[in-house]
Amino acid sequence: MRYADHHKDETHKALLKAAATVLREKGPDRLGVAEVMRAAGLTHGGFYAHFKSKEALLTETLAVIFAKSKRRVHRMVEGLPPRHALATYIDFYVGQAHRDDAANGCPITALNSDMPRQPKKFRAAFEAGVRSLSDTLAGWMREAGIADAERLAPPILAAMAGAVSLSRTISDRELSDELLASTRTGIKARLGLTDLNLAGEIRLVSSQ
Amino acid sequence: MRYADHHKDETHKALLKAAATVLREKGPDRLGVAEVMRAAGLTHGGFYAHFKSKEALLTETLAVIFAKSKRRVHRMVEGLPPRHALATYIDFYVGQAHRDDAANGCPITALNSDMPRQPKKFRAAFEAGVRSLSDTLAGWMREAGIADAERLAPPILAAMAGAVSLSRTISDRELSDELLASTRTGIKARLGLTDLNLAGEIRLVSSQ
DNA sequence: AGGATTGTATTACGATGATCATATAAAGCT
DNA sequence: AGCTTTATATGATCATCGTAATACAATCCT
Repeated sequence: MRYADHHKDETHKALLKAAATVLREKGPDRLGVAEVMRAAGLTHGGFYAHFKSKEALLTETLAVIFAKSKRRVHRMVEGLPPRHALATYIDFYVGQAHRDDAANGCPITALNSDMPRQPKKFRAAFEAGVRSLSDTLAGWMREAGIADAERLAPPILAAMAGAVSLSRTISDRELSDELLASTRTGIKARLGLTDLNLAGEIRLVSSQ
Repeated sequence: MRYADHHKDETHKALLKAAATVLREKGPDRLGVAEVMRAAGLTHGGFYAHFKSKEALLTETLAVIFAKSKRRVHRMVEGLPPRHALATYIDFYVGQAHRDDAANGCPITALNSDMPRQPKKFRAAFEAGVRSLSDTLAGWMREAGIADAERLAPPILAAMAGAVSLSRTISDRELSDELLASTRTGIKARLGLTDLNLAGEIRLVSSQ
């Protein structure tokens, strides 16, 4: 049947939204075209009216995820001085809520070790997201007067993502919590943010 | 046909060895039973005479990899004082050679983000390996007189693994190298190892 | 030497998954 | 009202993969 003019656009967005969750939950290999269609209330056949391939879906999905993440980050630290922005973001990123919600979290933590095995375009989308996030961190660090911000941002991001990834594979809850806490304090110490006490200051921002 | 008595054991080991490479190259989902058999010069049919399932192969393979890694690590730092052992291992782990040889490298860097999606037994084998490596690091740190060694080791390991993983997804070689270098100096600084200059001291140890 | 044993090959089955051709039915236009 | 358009459904194809049953042939043992 024919649908109203805007239906295709809406379906396209719905597919991306469904894929965004599934991609981070199951990874690119275990995400199935049929599953994404089903999640949007459709059957698998029509998929290729929306995306020319599974790879195209994955690539577009990743771009959407990173873009949405970026907006969320900026809302989270809006109006905060750079040092507070840094500390706030670190506490969020290396936090239990993020660990426990991979489906809505940062793709770096959910997909990092998959990337070397993925097709070029998909990897490129990932890399663009990594760079953008790293640049955001570097910007805050520079504004906060931290030396060598550009050089320091990537290892810091890697340390944060590594900790969250590892915390998800550790089944001992207490050990996992401690890994996160210890990573937060370690990184904030390295950035000279130990004087900040953000307890109660962390803003909850809707994941939309 | 019937083979000499020891043939089955040898084949079993050959399968594990083949799987050890493929697992880290392609990940658990893209590793195929037939591919592993082919790598050992056999056809896929006989697989279930050696392993009761693909999962069993993966679990056993991971245990073998971690055990071999452990032996290699101890050979690498044999006889070194703890601070040198730490610095040596950090330089190796967060190094270009390790980044460029995922197939023979640490499974944490190659498989971390796959783990939350894997079956329990496989995950357990991974976790045991992580714990063992973390304990080794903590041991060196304690002997080196570093405070809070047990609490510090997991975040350090996570930071190292995160950096190596991320360095593999960054296509810009220079940026990738810099991420590694910057991670090494950052971690060694945190552990108070900046006075050590190991240039030329790093021992090359065969990957066997 | 000859029969029992056994590691591997052959072959097949069933499931899953990506992709695509065709059908359908309702919306929009004339 | 009827014709055209088009987003989605149906159904099929082809490949891959995990698993398993059966066949075979050479070694080991008696």
